[in-house]
Amino acid sequence: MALQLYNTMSSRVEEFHPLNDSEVRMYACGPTVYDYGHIGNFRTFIAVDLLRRFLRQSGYQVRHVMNITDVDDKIIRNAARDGVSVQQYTAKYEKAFLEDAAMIGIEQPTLVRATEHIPEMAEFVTKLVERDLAYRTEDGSYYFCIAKFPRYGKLSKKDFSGMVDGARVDVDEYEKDSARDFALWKAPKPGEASWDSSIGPGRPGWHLECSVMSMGELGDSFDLHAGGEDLIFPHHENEIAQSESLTGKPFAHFWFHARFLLVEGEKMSKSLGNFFTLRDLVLKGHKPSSIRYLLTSVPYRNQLNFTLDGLKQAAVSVERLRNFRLRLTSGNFPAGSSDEMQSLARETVDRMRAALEDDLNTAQAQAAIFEMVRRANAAFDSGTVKKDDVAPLLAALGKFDEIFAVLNDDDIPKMKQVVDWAKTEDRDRDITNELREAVQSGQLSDADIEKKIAEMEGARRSRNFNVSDALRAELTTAGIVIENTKDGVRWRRK
RNA sequence: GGCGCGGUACCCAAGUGGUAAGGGAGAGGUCUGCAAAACCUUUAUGCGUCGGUUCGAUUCCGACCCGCGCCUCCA
Repeated sequence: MALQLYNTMSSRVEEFHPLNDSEVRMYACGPTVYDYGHIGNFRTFIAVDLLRRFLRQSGYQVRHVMNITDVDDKIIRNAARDGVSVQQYTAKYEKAFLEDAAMIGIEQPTLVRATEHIPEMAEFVTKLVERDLAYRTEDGSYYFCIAKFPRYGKLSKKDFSGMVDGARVDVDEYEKDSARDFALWKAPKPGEASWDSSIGPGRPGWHLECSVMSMGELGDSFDLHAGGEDLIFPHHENEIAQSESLTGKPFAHFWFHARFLLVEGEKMSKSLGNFFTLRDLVLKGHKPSSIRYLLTSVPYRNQLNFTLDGLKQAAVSVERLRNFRLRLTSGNFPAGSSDEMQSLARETVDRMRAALEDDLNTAQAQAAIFEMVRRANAAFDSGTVKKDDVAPLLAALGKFDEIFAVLNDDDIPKMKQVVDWAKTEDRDRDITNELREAVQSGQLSDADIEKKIAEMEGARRSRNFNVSDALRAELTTAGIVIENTKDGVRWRRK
């Protein structure tokens, strides 16, 4: 069975096969770096990350390219407002974006920046003009002529056949031939930042960069192009128009779009007070792993209702998985193996694969792993897990985490970074007690903790429970959970 | 108005023409010096409403109600 994936172009689920046997070439529309990334941005990027990880787990080499839009109207305006150069302005937010992406477990794609590909873009425009697919207006801007691409609208299923051509719209401002024609290159207005190029000074239109850079990195035709659902029109439609009309070849074969999320049941917006950047959530004390888990728990094509309560629930779910792994790695088991556990591990791996092959049904994959956890825990309790069962169970958990990436317990150092950042940005006030407490368990070293535990165990052995309880309370306050099991003491950071 | 998606238990949420995954939360229990973890039992005769097709529908069709998205640069 191969991956069944929804293709926006055909509006149906199709079997995914790359154009080259073993290599998948995919391009994802990345962020415009004018501000900190919000939770909606990251839903899309995590969906793409999940796809990338699953393709790799399925045996493909993956070439994953993502653009950084480091020039657009908003950037130019904000940079001017702050009195800094465009480069200075975007560098800060690009860095923040990459830190955030790493924080929630997104593997870094090959990055391409718009401002580093100006010459290729100018060349692209020149070719379009030579073939009479684009035109220059009096102010020095360039537009793509939609009338020259009959299949315009094929991705978004829009019908433009009724459009009146040649009727000039917005004459004063744009001088476009048709209202739907889109800007390839924008001439600078007085005082605006601009780039010199073979087609004159200005800045690239948004759509142009993605066509030029994706084809530059991956070839005229490649496997998959991804982005948020809002990009279907006009962004991706325009990319298709300019790319395919120039090369005469199909552009991307699969179009992958992640659905927008809701926050607390409503569209995320600043005015509703439900607009969260990733950093806002960490400042509230939420772990990066909780955020990633919640964002992956609903399949990418379904609307996900992101709530703060859901984040708490996600934290407990992740903890359950981590506890299970700890139980596997720290327990003592009798020699041998049990058929039940061996087949449980096998079935779980199969179920997860089948779920993900079904258009990345992450909810089903999670159900499979939890089913395994429950049944294996029950077997632990009844003593039927054997030494040779540990490896396959751990391997199944490992397969899960190759995709979901929530088990690695590095939340605390990541949260510490956000604390440090908040201080440098004068946002000390926004550091909640929840975050302070969460970071606290990072203060004690492993050796310190083990020393305390040894003391505690000594007290317990001599049945000096007042002393042991005091030590336990002290460690609990410091964010350390101690568990006394029949196989000995086990501890973890909360 | 055009095109599209969804409404499933207290919350999040998957799914199927044949009788409702999973997680969280609550309740009861087992284990435990305490705690933690874990396990067991329990919580939708019900899947927006009303009709229709069918031996049988939450699943297909229709209407309606509600929510959401795109329709020129918001992931």
